[in-house]
Amino acid sequence: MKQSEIFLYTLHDPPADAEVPSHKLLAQAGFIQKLAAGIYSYTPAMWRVLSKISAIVREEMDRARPEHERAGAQELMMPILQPRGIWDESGRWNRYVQDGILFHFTDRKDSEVCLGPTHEEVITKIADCYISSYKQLPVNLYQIQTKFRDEIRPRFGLMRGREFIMKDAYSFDIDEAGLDKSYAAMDAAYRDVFRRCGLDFMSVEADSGAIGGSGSSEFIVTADTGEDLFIICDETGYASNQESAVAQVPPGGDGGSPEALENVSTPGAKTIEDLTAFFKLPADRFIKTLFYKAVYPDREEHVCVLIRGDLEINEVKLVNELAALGVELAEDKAVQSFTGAEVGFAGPVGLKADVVMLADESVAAMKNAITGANRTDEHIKNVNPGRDFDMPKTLDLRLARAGDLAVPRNDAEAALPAEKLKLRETRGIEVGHIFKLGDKYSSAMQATYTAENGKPVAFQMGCYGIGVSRVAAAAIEQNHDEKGMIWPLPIAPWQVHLVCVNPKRDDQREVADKLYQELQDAGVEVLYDDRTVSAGIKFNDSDLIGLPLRITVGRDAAEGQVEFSVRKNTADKSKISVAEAAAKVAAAMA
RNA sequence: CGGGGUGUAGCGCAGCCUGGUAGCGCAUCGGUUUUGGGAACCGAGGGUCGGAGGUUCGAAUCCUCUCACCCCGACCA
Repeated sequence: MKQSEIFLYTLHDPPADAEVPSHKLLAQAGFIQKLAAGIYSYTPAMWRVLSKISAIVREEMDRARPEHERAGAQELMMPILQPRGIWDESGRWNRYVQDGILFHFTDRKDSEVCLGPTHEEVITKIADCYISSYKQLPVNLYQIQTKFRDEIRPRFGLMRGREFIMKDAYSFDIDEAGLDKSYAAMDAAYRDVFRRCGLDFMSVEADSGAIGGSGSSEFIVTADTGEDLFIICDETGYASNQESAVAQVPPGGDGGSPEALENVSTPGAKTIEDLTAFFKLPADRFIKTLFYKAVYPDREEHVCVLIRGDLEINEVKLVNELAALGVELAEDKAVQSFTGAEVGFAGPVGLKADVVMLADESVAAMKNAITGANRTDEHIKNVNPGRDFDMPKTLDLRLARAGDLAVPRNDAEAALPAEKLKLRETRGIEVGHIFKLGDKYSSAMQATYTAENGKPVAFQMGCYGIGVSRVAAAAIEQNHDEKGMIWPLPIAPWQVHLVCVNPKRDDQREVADKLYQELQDAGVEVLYDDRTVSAGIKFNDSDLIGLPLRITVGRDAAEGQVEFSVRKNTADKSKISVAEAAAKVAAAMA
């Protein structure tokens, strides 16, 4: 492709509204253009990237995986525009509307429709229609399509759009054992996809969130600008989204052999920070008593949650435990009515409030703890769980943090010294997510097949997503420098940037033209900068666009010499003959 | 939705406080000279100053409302 002819226009400066590198560079290089918040056009160069990613995804989806006893998935295409009815069947319409995530409106007949944010409902209908016998299973179907989500806060360019390209696959199996195989096959496929895209990624345990289901893992591209925090253990390989991460209870909370309760006047000391200063004791000696409002489809309920003072509640774990749509801290007024005191003085001892109480595991072992007295400006010392209040249901409700110790998953891990189990935090971008849905949707929508015994059975489903446009952004987040993008070879819009410094000179132009033809004949994708602009512009554009390989035809063209360089290491330039150039490219691409 | 910020030419910005001819750099168009890291000179085009209302002889500037966009928190590929 000749640069003088292609629709690709770089900007001198990145747009002011771009924040993260991928957004800045993609916009500056003229790869994407914003139409509105979270809505972008992809110019031809960007479309080449997206097409390459899609091609890799298709190959890996279609590939049979006999090691997991699974044939390849099959591509189909489902409607973007979806009627409300199927969303009522699955029970998701109200929730998605309430969350505001759904783009929905009414048609001319006043029927409600939405733009598909995901396709569990549609695919379940398809399966229900065509699959009637266990003999037809397993099945795996996928599509690559634009998805629509009215994100609460679209941001970071392609990283979180309101409209984005996604590959979504759905598997149907006879039973859980079958689902496990389909899931394992997709897990393998995902690893192959991201590896082939040239990304540095990892797989982590994840919360299954709004999609629901029993198990899920996320595929994460590590990058400092990632929106999510992950907890990992280098020694054991444990890795999880912080939302679902588990860790051992950190040591602490032991105040010695139990002593008698004692009321203490603590005027104005409302926070753990205030209290540690007042009592001159570390935060782990206090019990935090929190009131949450849990939101359900049909009601709201309050719960009281206890946790050691130095730890924090993981609200995702709380939501999952309560099977609620969401939780938020209760309003001050509610807390006052439960405790009879100002906010900041709640405690489990003598709490009269008629609410469900839960406790994090960290509370159980505490001795001589300090809690609120349920009277304003007063706390109680020497509180011992079990003695001074009934221990409620005890769960893991903690937010796992860097420095905590991983929970051993087997004897070998249990035998490791504590130091080896230490967890650390890292940031990353979620580019893929796979879920075991089980019969969540098939049961709700009464989608069944006839089993060997003649009885109808709900499908065991899995669903599997890859953010195709996000993969492109993540590749740039992970691969760029101060001059521009650095595309991994497999997803680069072109493999070689052939830069003719001064095409007005016959010697240069002739050498470049010839190389352009030869490389193309050899099957190499070449962007040929044949423009008559200054060398500086060409080099800066070339660095910005970031094709993996570059051949510069310049002042030594008359002697048959050109320059070869790799974008990843621009400083390393070698002067070689025209004949060698093609061989260099072939070698770099191998 | 809560908090903070920004809207002036395709992109980046100044002008606003203290009202009085709408500007600068880059980009674009024509011309001459240039050509290995964003060239020089000459000339030209391009604007409902986000929108509406108000104050005023006069509003980019002051006031009110509104829309859009960005950043920080709750959602997700």
